[in-house]
Amino acid sequence: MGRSPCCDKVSLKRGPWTPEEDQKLLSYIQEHGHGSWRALPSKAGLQRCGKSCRLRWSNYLRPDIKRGKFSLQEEQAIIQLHAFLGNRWSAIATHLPKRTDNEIKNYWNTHLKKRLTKMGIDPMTHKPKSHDVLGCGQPKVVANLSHMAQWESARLQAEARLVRESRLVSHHYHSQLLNRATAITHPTLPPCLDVLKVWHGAWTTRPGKDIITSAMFNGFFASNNGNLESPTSILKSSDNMLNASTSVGLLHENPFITDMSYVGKPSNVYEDWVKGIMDNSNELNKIIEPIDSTHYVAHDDDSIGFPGFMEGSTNLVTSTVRTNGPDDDNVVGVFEENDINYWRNVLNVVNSPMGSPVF
DNA sequence: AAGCCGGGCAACCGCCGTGCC
DNA sequence: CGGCACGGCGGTTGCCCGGCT
Repeated sequence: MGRSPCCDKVSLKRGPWTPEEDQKLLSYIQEHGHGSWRALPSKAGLQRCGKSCRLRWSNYLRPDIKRGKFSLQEEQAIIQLHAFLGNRWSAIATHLPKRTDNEIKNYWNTHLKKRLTKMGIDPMTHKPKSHDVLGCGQPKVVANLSHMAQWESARLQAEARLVRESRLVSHHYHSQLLNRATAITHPTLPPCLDVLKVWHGAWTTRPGKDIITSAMFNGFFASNNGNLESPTSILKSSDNMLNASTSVGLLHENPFITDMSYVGKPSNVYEDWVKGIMDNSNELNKIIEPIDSTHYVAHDDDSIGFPGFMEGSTNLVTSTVRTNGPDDDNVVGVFEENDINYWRNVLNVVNSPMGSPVF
């Protein structure tokens, strides 16, 4: 009943590629494009299955691949994106120019995971392994479960929508932009998960479009206190949590929805945000300010880290911490000490010299 | 010098979603 | 509507190589 294998495993070559095979594949694709992968091997004179050719091309031969050691910025991005996206290597890879998902996956499994483990941080949850140290009580765990569930729900909806849109956008996007001369900035949308589309999806699918749950902040900051799963794996158990009540905070109107002049802007903003991760991770400390012994407030300062992500989200009140935010137009959220410390730890880890006691 | 062991990574496997017929 | 082809994805395997005994 299962599918037939993609190739005749008896007659086709497997294992490491030879330079001659690489050359055949490379020159064929450069001349003809890959076309149908299944048909490619015979046309290119290769005794390989199409799948093997595709993998060899996408993981090794593609001209836009950077090989070699990962930079500190890339490590930071991987850790932060993994906290945000889970084991979704292809999504992570879209934010690391010239790196393949396979390479990132290998690097995570062989380097970063071990480093986080040695730090006492669970590489899957991105939380400290000792829950007792956190002092997280049961109600807080439950609250965050529901927050994460809502975040995950919104994210999945938005991703599904993005996939659908991506198929339409090549046909419609250019004409749409032509009709909106005020907003032409990018010829294409990012070919990947777009966090702002997640927000968009959450806003547009909830009854009140100007309401956002604190789960979104908690999701972004991976603040799933306690023994929770990663944003990806929590999907398995989220169904029964979706009806859990979640306190919400009021937002200003979402400009991406109400102001059509923002057409095209989300991709810019998100790219800026990713660039912010890559370039300005250490700036996190600059936008976090303690308000008492255990709570912190985040300011929305466009001039520093995580640019744009907080746009349209002023005066958010995060229910898990307090009911009133500071009287500051730039305040976008209040976070718990554990979250702030977690991110500081992560950033310290990736910024530590390899010979530091951490390792 | 030889054998063992573990780390790193390229490649493979199997499942899934989508589009086409 | 169902089956199939195809591409994409994440998990896993197995080989290679360097370090250690």
